[in-house]
Amino acid sequence: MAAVNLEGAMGDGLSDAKVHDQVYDALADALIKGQIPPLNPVSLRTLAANLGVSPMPVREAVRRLIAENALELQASNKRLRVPDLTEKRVLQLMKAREWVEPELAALATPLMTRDAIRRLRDDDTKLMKALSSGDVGGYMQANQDFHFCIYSCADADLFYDMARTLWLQVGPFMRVVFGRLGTVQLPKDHHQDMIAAFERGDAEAARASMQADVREGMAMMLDVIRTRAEPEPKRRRVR
Amino acid sequence: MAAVNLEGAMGDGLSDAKVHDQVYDALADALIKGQIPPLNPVSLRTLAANLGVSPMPVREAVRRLIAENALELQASNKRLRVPDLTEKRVLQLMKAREWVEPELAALATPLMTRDAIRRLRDDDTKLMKALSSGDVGGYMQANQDFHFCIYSCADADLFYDMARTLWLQVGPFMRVVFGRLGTVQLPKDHHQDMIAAFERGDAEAARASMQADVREGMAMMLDVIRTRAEPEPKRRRVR
DNA sequence: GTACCTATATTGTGATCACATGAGCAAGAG
DNA sequence: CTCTTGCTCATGTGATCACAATATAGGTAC
Repeated sequence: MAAVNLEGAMGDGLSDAKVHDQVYDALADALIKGQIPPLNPVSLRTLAANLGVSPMPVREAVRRLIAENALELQASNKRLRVPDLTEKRVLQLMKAREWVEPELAALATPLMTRDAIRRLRDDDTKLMKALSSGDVGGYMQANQDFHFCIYSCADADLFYDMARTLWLQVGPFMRVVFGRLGTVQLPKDHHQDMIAAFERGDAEAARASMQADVREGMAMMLDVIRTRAEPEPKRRRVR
Repeated sequence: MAAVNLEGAMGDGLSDAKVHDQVYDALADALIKGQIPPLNPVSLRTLAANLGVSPMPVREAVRRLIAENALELQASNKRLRVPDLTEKRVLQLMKAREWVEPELAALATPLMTRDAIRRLRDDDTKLMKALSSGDVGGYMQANQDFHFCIYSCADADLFYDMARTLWLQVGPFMRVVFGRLGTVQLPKDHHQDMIAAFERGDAEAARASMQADVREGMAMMLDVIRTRAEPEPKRRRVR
């Protein structure tokens, strides 16, 4: 139950990539897209069975995700699950994202190719379309593509990894946020401003737009976290 | 050969902590203290033998360290080693440290207990002593204790982990820096200013001192990286 | 001495087994 | 129906084995 559907998530077919890397990519992708809700239990053997591999590479992938705070081991020392977010932690994630991601946008500005900007427009179009049709999955995918297209242009591995790690932690809650608020109340997107800044080569404007974008998104999440019922008030059976 | 000495590094004796955690702590400690030089090869089985455990928990610990960029797998897809630092990467590490660590100092300021400040004074005393006696290991230990005493007071898990990860990447090069410059040319330490700021409860002053401290340390490292010979100019046998 | 080649040893990876521990569920007492 | 008690199953962890790929050592030809 609550079994995560990962079918097709792994790049089947010929590939010299290590199995544990494929497992990691599949899991990370599912987390970033919010396909695995917070507090959702995860089992090594179950995942291994779902992905058609032995538990071994799953262990390594999971160990990596734990190191990135994308998964956690319950204090009771057993049971793997997606971490919950406290208000304190959301505030830290917000601060961190408000630093790295604008930084990445600024670094990317002088390196933006015409082709990359075209891709940004494309992603933003898909985003607006998904938004108006209420397609949460499509929205998240387009938004992720938009942001990481920029970040990959920045040519800054360390910052890129930091951003990815942060998204990994925030991902499972994005779906919760949209479930609470719907896709309608999404913040005024600053993507157009960002694209314009890239075209002008105005790094500081890009930085500012990115910061506003991140801030508003995280503010929504913070609001949801604050106003939600206590996370699991001793819930009984769910039948 | 270049075998890392980890004897006694693992907390022997009774302990319910998982073995792979102990291995991780041992390795992370060795890396942060610069006991394992850059480009030093690391082998799963060798480490396992040195620590008296099976290769299994070592694999998990290493997987974690790879996720933190504290170890790397050579592009040839075999062989584990301590990563080298490029100038570009040092610049990113510097920027990142100049953001998180001052932030942690500012957050810690209102939470600093009298006892913690006393510990800071103690660490700084040890630091000065080690400095005047040319004890590199002692200096690095005292400096680490000083900084992380502050960071642990900040009550900000995410930032704390980020700082630790950054230190993990910088650690192996600190020893190189000291080997090049000696302990004499160490930057004017801003520790006294920081302690004073904590006592006044002046978060912004603490932030500024921390930033200066980090900046000067990383500037030294950057200088060493820039002026060193090419990293491994096709070195032949080492006999 | 130097360059090239072959054989051995060592590496990371994946699978499987064994084990202690805690979760989940069913049955029984009140 | 509620709470307790006991048992069964599933979980994470560690060890060991098997394997393909690579680096390294040793030898040979020049």
